Amino acid sequence: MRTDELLVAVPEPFPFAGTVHAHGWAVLAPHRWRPGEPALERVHRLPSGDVVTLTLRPSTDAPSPSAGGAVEGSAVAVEVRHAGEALGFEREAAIRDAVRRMLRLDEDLSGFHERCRSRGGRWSRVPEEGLGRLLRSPTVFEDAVKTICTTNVQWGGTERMVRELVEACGDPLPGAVPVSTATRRAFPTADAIAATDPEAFAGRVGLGYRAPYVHELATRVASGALELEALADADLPTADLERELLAIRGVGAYAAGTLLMLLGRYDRLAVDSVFRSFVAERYFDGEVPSEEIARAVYEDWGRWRYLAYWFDLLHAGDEED
DNA sequence: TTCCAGGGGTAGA
DNA sequence: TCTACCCATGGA
Repeated sequence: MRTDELLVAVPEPFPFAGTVHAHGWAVLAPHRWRPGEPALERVHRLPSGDVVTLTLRPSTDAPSPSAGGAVEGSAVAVEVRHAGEALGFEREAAIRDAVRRMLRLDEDLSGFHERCRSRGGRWSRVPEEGLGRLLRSPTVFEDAVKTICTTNVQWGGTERMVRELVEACGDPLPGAVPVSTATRRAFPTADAIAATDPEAFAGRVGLGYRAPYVHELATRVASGALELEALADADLPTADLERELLAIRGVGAYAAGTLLMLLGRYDRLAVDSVFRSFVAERYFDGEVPSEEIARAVYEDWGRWRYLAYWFDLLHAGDEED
């Protein structure tokens, strides 16, 4: 086993924990969140098929120009544990691309920060600390599967389902012979899930009625019938993107809103039980308003509605404005 | 034991 | 478009 380290340039200020642990994705397999360091570990499958361990940590070392253009400023250090020879250009580039997507380093949140500044009070914290980036997966497929696993289930159930899915279908880290159930694995590819018999798949993962939805999604992606990854860079109005997401079986209004957020579109909300109870408690004295009235709370945030809701939720305990 | 979760699909109106 | 009913699973 060999260890290499890459530096990936990040905007400044960059709140590592506030980005990586901004929502639950940091604790879903194949991630491990280590708050004490802080560090995010991920078993990661490269396009070459190699399975490696990535450990992301905040770094104050200045990255070289080749690390992403910035000569000065903070960075994220990526420790790569892998088998075999030196990483080489292609594998290193693939890791950099994955980290940039996970941390949304190419997103421009200046408009959101400007809105927070103008609101003042506890909202000022968001631009001051550089908050607003929410961890996502390296692929839209992984985000879509995980989102389906958040529907109609408590968070502990989501953690269990994703863990079982990874254990059942993910490629193992090399070196563990024989491969045991304790072997850590990467997130399954669409090909791996599609290659599993649908009934056997349902039997091996406790996804309940969601199992056929995930299997169908994987089959469509593996066959090329659904080009899910193309949605990441699709130059489409949000409404068109939302329509494409709603066409996925297992994805309804809530899941489409969550996936739009993961795709960097924040003008929609994801109305679920957490949203309803939070808005009721914070703005309506505990009385649950109609969905229309609840949505209206964030209406004037325009293209930043989801982020406004999310950071309202996260910082609800801060001093009042 | 019952209820319901970070809902969604489907049939029938 | 809206409503009622069903859907697996497991934690509370």
